[in-house]
Amino acid sequence: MNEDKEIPKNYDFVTKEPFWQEFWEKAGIYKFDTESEKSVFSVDTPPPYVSAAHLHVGHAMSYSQAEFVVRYKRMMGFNVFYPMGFDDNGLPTERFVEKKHKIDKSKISKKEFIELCLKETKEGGETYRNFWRSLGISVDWSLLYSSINDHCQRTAQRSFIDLFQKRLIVRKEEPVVWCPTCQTALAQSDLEDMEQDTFFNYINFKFEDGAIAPIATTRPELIPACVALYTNANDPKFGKYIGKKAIVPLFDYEIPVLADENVDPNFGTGLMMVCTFGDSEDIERWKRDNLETRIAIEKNGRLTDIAGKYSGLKIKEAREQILNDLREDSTLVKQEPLQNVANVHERCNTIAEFIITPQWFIKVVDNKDDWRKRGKELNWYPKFMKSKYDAWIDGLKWDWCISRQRFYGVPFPVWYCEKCENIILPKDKDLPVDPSSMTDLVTECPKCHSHDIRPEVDVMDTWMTSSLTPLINSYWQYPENVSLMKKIYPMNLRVQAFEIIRTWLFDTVVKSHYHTNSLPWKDVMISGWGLDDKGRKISKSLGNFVEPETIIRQYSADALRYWSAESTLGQNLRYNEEEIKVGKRTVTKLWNATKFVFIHLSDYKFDPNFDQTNLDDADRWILEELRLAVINYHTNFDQYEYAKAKDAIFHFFWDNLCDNYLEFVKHRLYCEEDSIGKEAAKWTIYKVILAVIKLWAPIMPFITEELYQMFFKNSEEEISIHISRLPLETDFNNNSEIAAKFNSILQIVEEVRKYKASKNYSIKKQLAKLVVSSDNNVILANNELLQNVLSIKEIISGKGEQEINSDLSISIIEENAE
RNA sequence: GCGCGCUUAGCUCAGUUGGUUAGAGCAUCUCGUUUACACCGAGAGGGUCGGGGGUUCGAAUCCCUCAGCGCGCACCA
Repeated sequence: MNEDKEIPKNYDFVTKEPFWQEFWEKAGIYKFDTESEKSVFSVDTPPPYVSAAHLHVGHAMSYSQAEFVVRYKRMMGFNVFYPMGFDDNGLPTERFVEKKHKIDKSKISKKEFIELCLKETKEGGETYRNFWRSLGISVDWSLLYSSINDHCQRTAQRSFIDLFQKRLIVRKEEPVVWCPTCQTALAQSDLEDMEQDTFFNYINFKFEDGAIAPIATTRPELIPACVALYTNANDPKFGKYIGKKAIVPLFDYEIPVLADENVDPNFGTGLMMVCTFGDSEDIERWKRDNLETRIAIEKNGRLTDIAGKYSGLKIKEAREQILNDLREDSTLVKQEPLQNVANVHERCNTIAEFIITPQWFIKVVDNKDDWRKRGKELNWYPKFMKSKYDAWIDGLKWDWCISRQRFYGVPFPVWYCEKCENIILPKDKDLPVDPSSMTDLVTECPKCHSHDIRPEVDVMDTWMTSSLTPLINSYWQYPENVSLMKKIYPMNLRVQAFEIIRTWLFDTVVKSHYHTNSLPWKDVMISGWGLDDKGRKISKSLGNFVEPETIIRQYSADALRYWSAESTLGQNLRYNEEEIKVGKRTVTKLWNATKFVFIHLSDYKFDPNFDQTNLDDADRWILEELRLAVINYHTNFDQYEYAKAKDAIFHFFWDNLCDNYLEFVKHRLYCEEDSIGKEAAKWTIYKVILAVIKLWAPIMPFITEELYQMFFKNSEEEISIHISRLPLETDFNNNSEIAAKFNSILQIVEEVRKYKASKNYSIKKQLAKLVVSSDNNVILANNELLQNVLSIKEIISGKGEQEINSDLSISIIEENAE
């Protein structure tokens, strides 16, 4: 330590935390070393949508949890590759900008809109960056990427071209999920379930012979799109009509009555109306039976001309009017209230429709076995999260639609020949391209030499880019960066939360499998969510939003991180301000304990070769307890169980070190004259305190750096605690025998203390503490009770515990009897 | 409907392959503290481990079953 400086009474986190953050960045503590021969630990972290402009404590929690592991690995000697990115393209960003600026997509130019998006993402990026800094997230900022930058666009376009050439991407014109609000095609993974109250409407169609053909539907507005009725061949009432015709009410045209064994005679009326398209059942039959196509819904969610007088109405309006008209001529027989589940677009909660448009798809449905196999190869932490991945694969129905009819995203590197429909791709050296603005790049069809060239104007799904993060980070397909790719890919670890297993995790597995025929990473660590104090999801609309900045200002980033380390891996964590206070107390306690030690160690020079035979039992005991804590700590951190690792160090620090050992060594440290016993105490406490702050460092980086710099910098090698080595089991001798003996003595002393406390004796702190003298004899540090030393010595020498225990109690009672 | 997770002290949660009296933190109450720390120390009270059944010498832990909460997937004419 610096002798000329007084140790301040208190630790001022408000000034110290930003100070150390700046120090780390300036000193490049967290920089990935491309030249190093050390083992690499590479981490794939979620690039958040910058549209989530307001961060809450849940974000702080999940980023901290991942970062505990990163810091742990760094302090285990790995050359850590820990990048950060912003996902600043795609629909989430567009939705955010539209909402914030109240924009109608159809009333703004593409250019203006993109400029607004870029401006917002820049601001959002800054907010995020400041937030991560204040949380002490140890990112290598030189590795920062943003999904709209040239490198990411190039990689996304290379991905497209590679898949296109491998025939894994196809352009198909077929029914696709469509959002009428966002006016774009969607992927299956963009959909969410939403419960809604609706009606099951019983409506009478007619068979061609005039008999009534009752159907039941939740979507009467699709009557003009009706192309067939289906019934079960065994249906006693309607089976006989198979092969006959039926007549659609209001619109008065004929449709076939067809057979389908999947139609349940007992559901609804036993007659099923099939339209273009109400749901995936309709599509299945449309494909299988070559049904007519009657498109009743436009891309904007209004009815088409085919709907006659209802054309131009919105879906809900059309539904009401059609029901009214049916009611009038008694074709609507009854309405049953029904709760059903609709598929809605997760970004805007609009009910999705099926529209036939040409779109780009990545093949995924045909290769389910590959995805399952990859899922098995991956190490899941915790294991049970794999079931969500498997469930998603089982339920995959459609190939991944990657084209979006939007503005702000990575363009498709595609031109079309209007004459021969040839698809024209750019040269790799021209990437990234924007075909709609780079019209001179492709002017002639290489196949038919036509000059009638049309650029693709769609943009890619945002997951098309973010599914490439491991490849973006390792500069896949950059010949000049092959060595980096070799070093960090496949990555060691992916960290993410559970809700994007079906998107980010799955899509990334698909991409790496197709592009590199490997997994993108070896391990995946899935975190839960930070919830509010009542266990609800944190959101603005619920008014339960806790801003991490407020917490950091009040309790310190270390304290907030401490709370984040509470939850078992994969479990949700409720926001708990009391726990944050405990974190802050722990920071203070670390400060005070270390300060106390260094009051006595001001000129101390640690000698690693100190003769350990000079140690007291108490010294050996605390070193043994530390050794056990270290084992426990590593076992858990190696399994990414940061919470259990934290428990190990928490228990050791508060209970063993502060409450006991620091009391035991006091008499030696305060002792005026130098002795080998005093030296042993100094040696032990230096070693223990240094280990303790190192073990805390991954969880609480600021206070531990402060203490390291203040007291250890001169004698330790590394310029920051965060690149120093964590203590290992092998750093300690096995003192288990002496520790066991010592623990049994401790127990007896505890008994005495309990007894006295129960009798309401006024006992001094020191009296209640056990002290071990340098000659390995046990004494109580109170002269009046010195006679008890003999009793305790006898315990060690083999007398029965119970007996001595009661002797002790009795003698104390006598001592203090009034 | 199927799957996964959860249900343990007033609150938030630990309890590894079944093994002595089920733990921690917070909260409550009591006592203590001039000498690192009141952002402290010692102690007490508080639990039939969601209900029921089973396996076992022995179950919070394994099996069956029921219930509640959360999530995922599917169905959704």
